[in-house]
Amino acid sequence: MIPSYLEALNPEQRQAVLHTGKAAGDALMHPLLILAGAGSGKTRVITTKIAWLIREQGVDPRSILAVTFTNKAAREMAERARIIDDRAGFAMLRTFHSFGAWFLRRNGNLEGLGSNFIIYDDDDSVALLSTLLEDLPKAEVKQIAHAIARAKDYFLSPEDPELDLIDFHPEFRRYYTQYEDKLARIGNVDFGDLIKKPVEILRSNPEVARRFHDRFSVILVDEYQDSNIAQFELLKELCGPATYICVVGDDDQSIYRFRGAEVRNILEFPDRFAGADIIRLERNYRSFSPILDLASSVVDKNEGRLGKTLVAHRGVGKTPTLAFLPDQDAEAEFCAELIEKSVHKKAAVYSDWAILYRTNAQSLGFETEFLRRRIPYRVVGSLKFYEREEIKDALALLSFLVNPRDEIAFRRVVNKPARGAGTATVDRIVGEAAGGDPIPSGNPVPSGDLAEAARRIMPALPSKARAGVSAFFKALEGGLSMLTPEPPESAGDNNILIFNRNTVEASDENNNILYFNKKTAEAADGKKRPRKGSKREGLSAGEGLSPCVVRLIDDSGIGEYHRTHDDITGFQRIGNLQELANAASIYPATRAGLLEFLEHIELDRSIEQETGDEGEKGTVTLITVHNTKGLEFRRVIMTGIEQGIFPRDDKLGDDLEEERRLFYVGATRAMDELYLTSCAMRRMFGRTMPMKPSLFIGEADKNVLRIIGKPPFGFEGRGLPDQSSGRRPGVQGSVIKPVSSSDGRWKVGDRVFHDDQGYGAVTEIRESDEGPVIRVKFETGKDTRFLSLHQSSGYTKIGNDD
DNA sequence: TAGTTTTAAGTTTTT
DNA sequence: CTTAAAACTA
Repeated sequence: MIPSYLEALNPEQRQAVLHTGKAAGDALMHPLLILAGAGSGKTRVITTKIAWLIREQGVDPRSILAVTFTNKAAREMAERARIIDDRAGFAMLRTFHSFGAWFLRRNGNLEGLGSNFIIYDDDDSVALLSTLLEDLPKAEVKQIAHAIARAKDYFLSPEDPELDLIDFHPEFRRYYTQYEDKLARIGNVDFGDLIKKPVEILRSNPEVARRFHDRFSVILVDEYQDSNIAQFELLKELCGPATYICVVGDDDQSIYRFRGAEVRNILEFPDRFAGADIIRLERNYRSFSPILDLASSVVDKNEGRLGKTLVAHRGVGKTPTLAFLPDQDAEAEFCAELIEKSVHKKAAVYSDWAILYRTNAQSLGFETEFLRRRIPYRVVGSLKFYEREEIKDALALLSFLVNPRDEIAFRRVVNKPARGAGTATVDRIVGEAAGGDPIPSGNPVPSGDLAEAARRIMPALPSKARAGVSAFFKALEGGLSMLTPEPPESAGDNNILIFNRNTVEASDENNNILYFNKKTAEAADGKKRPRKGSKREGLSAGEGLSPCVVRLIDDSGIGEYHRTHDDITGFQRIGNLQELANAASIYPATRAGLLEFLEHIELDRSIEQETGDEGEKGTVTLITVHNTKGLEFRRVIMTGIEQGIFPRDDKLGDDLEEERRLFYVGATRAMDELYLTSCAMRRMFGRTMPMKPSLFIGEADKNVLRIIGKPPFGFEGRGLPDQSSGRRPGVQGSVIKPVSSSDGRWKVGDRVFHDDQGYGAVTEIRESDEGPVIRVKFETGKDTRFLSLHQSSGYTKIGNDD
């Protein structure tokens, strides 16, 4: 008797769902690796599996732990599993980091960590490190901070012999040690700690490990190819003898190596988890076959892969198109026209289209062109709301309120706006707080409290500095007064799941469920909240935690500082601060609520796109290839498929393989139609540079690629149609030539490119007072002279002789 | 100490 | 070109 929700699955999917890890005549648990190719329905498999385990296997939903990498994925998974069985809502569905934070709030005391820690992001880590390495240039400090983060990803401590593999700099060990010491003194953690510390606690406290083995009988991991070594270690520690572990992933979609992701985790899963079974999901329900064939033909050039063959369930469709274009302006036009035509013919709507690029900087050209043509678009991912200065300032105030030992937050805002408390004053306060004595681990002691320290040395400060410091703490007290006292143990380890944009559900350890409706919460204040750019002075307070945030921003002078500091961006900055305050309104006005708010911000920085002005035809999506993972679009244009851009020039070996996977991820987002564009030249950093077609174009199977346009020199001759007719006359501007043949000197026969005239050849060279003058015959028939302006490595630019 | 000018450099980034 | 950091000046 097969439940109806299983009937929708294909045989492999069903096999993956029905696998329980128990084999006949064998008491051991068999782990499961599901190799799920792009578009093979892996989310459906995971969610169905959760529901099936609860319904048919009698698994207690509370003993299921499902980890993902993004909050979005966690939300989607929870929603979809609950559609099949509502009890799935009791399962713990979290990101790795959110699980780690939850773990540490309850068990961090075993590592000398209080439960009120703040989570530092990468910028905070750099700021902390700069207080230790004051005389080093910022760029170097950043590099070291990055190396420390990678070390933690690889589960390496300062004393690890293998640390040299991350950074062989002789001082690195010392820097890492100092960083760890200071972080521990402050009592906060960074992202890496959220994974690394739980592993350490589980290892050194067997009774804690046993408790967790009892608690979770099933562990599911999504996007396993993006896990790092520390996360692998965490999974191993969480798995007891009776734990069933099932990981889902696709080695071809591992694209976060630069952040410590380790493809070998998935490649070597069967070796690391004994008795593992492997199930392949190779039926692709998303794309037509030529799209898959093209993507596969490129990623197939990788050596380190398990290898699989995707079969297109939808069959044969339109062949992908590669367009060679002269430059990025033509590229933007090409995309715009393609989109306009399809919408005009009613073959597609705007939201069917996505423009993919390798770097965020590439979005600008498309935005300009789309604005001009009134093509509606949205840019995904480039809004770095929480990285904005004003937001970081406000968050520093809030962080300091929660943890008065937070020197980093203190330094950031104590003298902002300028109150006469400069570095000299700050250093005195910090020195007083440090007191020379290391802080006994476990309990937050006043000796590290910066507020206490400031109070102590206040009388000794010069009057100006004293007034400034006093004003700062007065503002903090104002914020603190907006919080209501509460019994200390009421929050902190709640299991919070957000199921959709409007409903927030929180359940505590006893499964008492609390619902917050964001919309009602927002409406309850009865006031119209000012939107971005409001002319209103000051910020409006909503309910919940929001009045505290508003009070802090106002009293500290941070709001005034940003409003007056820059007329143009002032409005926007105030608007951003208002948005932050609004976001706080769904949290209770208590210390615990504040802590929850800050944790939420640190761990979920995805911002729901404002889609208010979206018409019925939707909007075109502009997005980096990285950001497309997990998404799909009917029509995709992958732009800038040029050497140096995609792949980047400096990519070799494993890094190059990752770029190939990135190409694979991008291409397999397309359901119906896929286009690639490659430019012969591109303006970069204000200069025009000649570009070569991407290595991947050479590697792609030309049987599934229709080529239009004219490739740059050296890449012609594949029987490609000519596109050079119809250029307008008149030779203004300049020509450039790639320096490939000679040392930069001109020779008769050299080939050049002109923005308007296209390609041409040098027919004559003579010397003038101002340098060499060349005569060029263009393919358009034009014959013109140019004066050489300047030369530099890689290209030569020639100005018009007029 | 605070603000201004000069110079240098320029991925991707779920948490 | 556009941004951030170092160097410089009031």
